[in-house]
Amino acid sequence: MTKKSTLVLVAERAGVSIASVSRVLNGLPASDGVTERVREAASALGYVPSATARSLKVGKTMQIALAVADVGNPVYVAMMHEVSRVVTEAGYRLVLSSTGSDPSDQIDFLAGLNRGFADGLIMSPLRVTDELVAALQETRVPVVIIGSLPAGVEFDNVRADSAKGIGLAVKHLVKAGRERIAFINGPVDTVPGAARLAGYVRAMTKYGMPLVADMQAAASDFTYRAGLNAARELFSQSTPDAVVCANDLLAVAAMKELSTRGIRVPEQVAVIGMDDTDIAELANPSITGVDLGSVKRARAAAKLLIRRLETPDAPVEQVVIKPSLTVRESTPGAPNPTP
Amino acid sequence: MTKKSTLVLVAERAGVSIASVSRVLNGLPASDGVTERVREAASALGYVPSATARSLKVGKTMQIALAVADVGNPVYVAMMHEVSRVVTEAGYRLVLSSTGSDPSDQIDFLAGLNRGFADGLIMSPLRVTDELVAALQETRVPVVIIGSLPAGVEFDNVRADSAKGIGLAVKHLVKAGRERIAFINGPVDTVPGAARLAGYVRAMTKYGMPLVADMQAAASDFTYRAGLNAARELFSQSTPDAVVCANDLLAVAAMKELSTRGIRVPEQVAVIGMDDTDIAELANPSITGVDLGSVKRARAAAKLLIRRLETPDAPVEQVVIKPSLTVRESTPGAPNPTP
DNA sequence: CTGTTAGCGCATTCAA
DNA sequence: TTGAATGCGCTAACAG
Repeated sequence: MTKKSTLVLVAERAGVSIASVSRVLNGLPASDGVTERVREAASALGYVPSATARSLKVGKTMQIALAVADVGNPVYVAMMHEVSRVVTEAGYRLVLSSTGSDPSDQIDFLAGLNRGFADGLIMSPLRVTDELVAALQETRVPVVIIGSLPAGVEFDNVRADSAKGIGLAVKHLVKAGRERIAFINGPVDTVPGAARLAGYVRAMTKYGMPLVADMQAAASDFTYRAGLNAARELFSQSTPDAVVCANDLLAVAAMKELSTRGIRVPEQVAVIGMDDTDIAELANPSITGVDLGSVKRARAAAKLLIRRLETPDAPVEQVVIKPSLTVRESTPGAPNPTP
Repeated sequence: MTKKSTLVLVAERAGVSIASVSRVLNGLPASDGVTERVREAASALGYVPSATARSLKVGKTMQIALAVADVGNPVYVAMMHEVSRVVTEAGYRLVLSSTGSDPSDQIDFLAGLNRGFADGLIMSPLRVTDELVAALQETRVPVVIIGSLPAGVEFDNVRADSAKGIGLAVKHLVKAGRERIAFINGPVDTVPGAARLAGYVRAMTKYGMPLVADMQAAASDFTYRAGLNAARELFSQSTPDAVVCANDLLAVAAMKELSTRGIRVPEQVAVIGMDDTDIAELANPSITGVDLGSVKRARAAAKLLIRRLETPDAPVEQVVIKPSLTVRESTPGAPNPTP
């Protein structure tokens, strides 16, 4: 019900200057008497300081922007959640931009950012175009990038080690005696798509596995629907005994297609997903997955940004998060030993 | 690269007053000459207006806050996404608060809101306590609530018709000849939990189905894990031939438990979920679900808020979104007729 | 059509 | 310790 109320009003009621009110409310030294009366006046008037006025004066909005490529992918939701947590704890608000993967939207957003509605930005771009890099460099506030960047582009940055992650997956499969390990990727022209393909190639080579085209498919998107098509293509052209998927959504799609074809998981084909989001556990059978450290990445990114806001000219930092494998039902050799 | 730049700088370079600069940049009438030179100066200086300064002056932040109860539940993600879309399109930014279901967090958030960092709020509370209602009423900005409210509390409000939704589910099951229709609910002390229980009771009564305690279970949370426990409890105490779940997550859990027990879906037990999120389609078998119109609700809420921001004293509006049923594999009588 | 001026609400310097 | 005064960057009267 209390309408609005300003410093002046409070000052009048307390019979002091607005400066004193400001001091008391910000915990700066003031005599007990003044403190007392200001407090009284403030609460009597239901005074609440104006965030905008303070921002204008102090030059900080206490807001952090987060731009994610693809809401709809649980991994981004998880990251968003973690960023939200860290940022809130540090006293910042989270401004969310779900610009799709459309680069022009992202660039619009960056332009808006320059109006200074946020003190910093965390971004996880799916595709990194030259325009995006340029816009990023024009940005007036600190930026932390989640994901790999083209060589030479320097930002605070945190990324996953996809190569090692896929290595974990392939190793697990090889140990289980699988010999025809296929790969369902997302679009290769995306940052994660490229990284995961490279990782697959490296891992297969490392473990002496044949690298054949028939055993690879790339979905047009990191989505379930696209995954279904890719899986259909893959399984109609080859007969793997294991398939590594670049994504949990793709893994679920692969399992669906296998089920449609009456192929049993993991007996006939083992399935491994990546990101290890909630749905890996929800799936039936639950999916063995490589955790690329999405939550840790999000946390690290948020911390990095906050640190930079506090220490603007600290050296640029690059963090790499280590992957780990969680074995579940979609793969043989589950925790509970099989006879 | 371009540092910062203010109206004054632009005015100086263009040789005009700051007022003229402001006019030109806001599209107000100005002579061609002035317009020209201001434009030139502005772009030469890389001028970008300050969002905060503008906010302070105009009294609008162009930000809308969204407070959701439970990120982690895909239905809220979907709603968030839609709100984001509508709000962005209208020129607003989205400030996200993932205050858990903890009411005190929500109240803190509301207190912060009063500092005026956003022009309005959309909130979908899981539990509505008296304190929350009180805080909501103290709020200085327009609020739109998604979900039911206690009688007498008046806000712009959009909600689902859960009762009718569950009616759809039960009807579908009855038509398919199922006779022992169980119900797995979430916590009854939540807004949706209460509504859905009431809906189940009403629907069962309406279709002349017996209403027995053995056939009902309430998960301690609207999550997969809690759902597993509830399902375990339910299936160990009774043998339904169909189960309606208050949530897609609970439905997935139910299917998992059924699968563990070697019970086939939908032949032996049919499963219906609610919310009809992505995972209903991802599940295997895919889940027949009642779409409670989450996306429509989100859209309506966003539109409602924006309308109120434009027309502060329009009458309070209450929108009810109609549910619909999508038949999938977890239920007999799928689109492709079975012999 | 254009310039001058006055705040928006607050934090902060500078005197007292 | 406290008060008066200044200005953050911008828009909107109000004059001219």
